[in-house]
Amino acid sequence: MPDRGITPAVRNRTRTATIEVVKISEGVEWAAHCCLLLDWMGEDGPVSTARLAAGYGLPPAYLNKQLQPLVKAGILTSTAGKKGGFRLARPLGEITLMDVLAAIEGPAEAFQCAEIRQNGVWADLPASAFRAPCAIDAAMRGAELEWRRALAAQTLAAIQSNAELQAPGLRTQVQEWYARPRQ
Amino acid sequence: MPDRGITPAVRNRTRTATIEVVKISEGVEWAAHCCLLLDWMGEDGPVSTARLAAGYGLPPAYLNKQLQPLVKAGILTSTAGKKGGFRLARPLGEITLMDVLAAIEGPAEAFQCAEIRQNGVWADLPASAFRAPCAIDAAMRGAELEWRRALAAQTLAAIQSNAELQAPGLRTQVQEWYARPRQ
DNA sequence: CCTTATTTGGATATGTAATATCTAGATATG
DNA sequence: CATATCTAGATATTACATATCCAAATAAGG
Ligand code: SF4
Ligand code: SF4
Repeated sequence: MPDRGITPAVRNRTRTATIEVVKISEGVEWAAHCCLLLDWMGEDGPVSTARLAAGYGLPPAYLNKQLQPLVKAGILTSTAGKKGGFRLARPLGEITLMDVLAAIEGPAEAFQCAEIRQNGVWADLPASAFRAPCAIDAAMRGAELEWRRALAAQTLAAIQSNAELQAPGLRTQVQEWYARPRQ
Repeated sequence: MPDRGITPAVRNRTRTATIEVVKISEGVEWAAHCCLLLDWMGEDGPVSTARLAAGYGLPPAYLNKQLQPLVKAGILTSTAGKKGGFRLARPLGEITLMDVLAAIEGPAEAFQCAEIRQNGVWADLPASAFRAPCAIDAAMRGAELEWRRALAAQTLAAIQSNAELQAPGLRTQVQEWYARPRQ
């Protein structure tokens, strides 16, 4: 490409930044639901992965993998051994959606600046030019902050009461389903 | 797993929902930067993919792929043929970060409810129970709305003026870099 | 003490989407 | 006509979410 002055430097660009993205995985949804179930079922002892998975038709092995970060984050407690399982570490009113999301997705932000401004044109600029965070990055972070604030304002208790409002008798229905043996 | 009453139904769960996630890809960052460049360089005709890519050390072929949705979204205009390239379709003040993100990522939301509540325990519930949107879904959507609102409030013009504040003389520096021929 | 049911951690497999390149066709310049 | 560009599609590559499996530790019950 011998345009007037375009170096095909392109290929040796340094991948300055880390992984670019954060997605909201199914795990977040599973985790939130499991917390609600645990609140309903947790009164008589811990609930095993198998029971939780059956309640939503989820793959047990993978669900177990998703629950473990919740334990690490202090949202659940686990007990090993026969009759073991998971419990809520604190009441639903003290668990926010942000807690769940942060536990599973990690603290990374959705927008990760790759600092592409340090390549090409800007490569010649002195390092001082990059002390200040990029304007795009700042705007993205600001927006994401709003999102996190909103998630942090939502406790699972509020969500549960919403759900029970919409479908009265849900709680007993769930408890009966679990009590009823199935082959 | 013959627990007291756990069917390993698990495997035939219906993958009710679509793809789960939306990530913020590099394309968004590239696109935003390119719009800024186009504003600085676009006065004397359209700018080709090659020039834009060189400016940030990006892979030209892929950058071109990313620019095309911007054209479709009406953020850029393109002209084919020799001396062709891309232009801003409207001033930076009328392009928000949300516009760019929506053009590249599509309109999908980051959190997509997989309706796992319709499996397992809930499978027996009447369809009427699912008319109302799930409480978790609603909370997630609300938070995401905040995020979109914040992004929609940020025009590229504001970002550009921020950048110029932080690094005065950026504009002329860029224009000189592009004027200077490189082998 | 032995068996069973569980969590934990690691290894590994699978599938899908982002990233990247390539080619052929259309369009414009001169 | 030769060149430079955009467009569209096919394809390759890579990263990551999803999913399964296994070995080890832990506890309960006979
Ligand atoms: S725009 Fe901001 S985020 Fe994107 S590369 Fe430049 S500095 Fe990083
Ligand atoms: S919690 Fe809400 S979002 Fe998640 S599956 Fe149930 S309904 Fe869908």
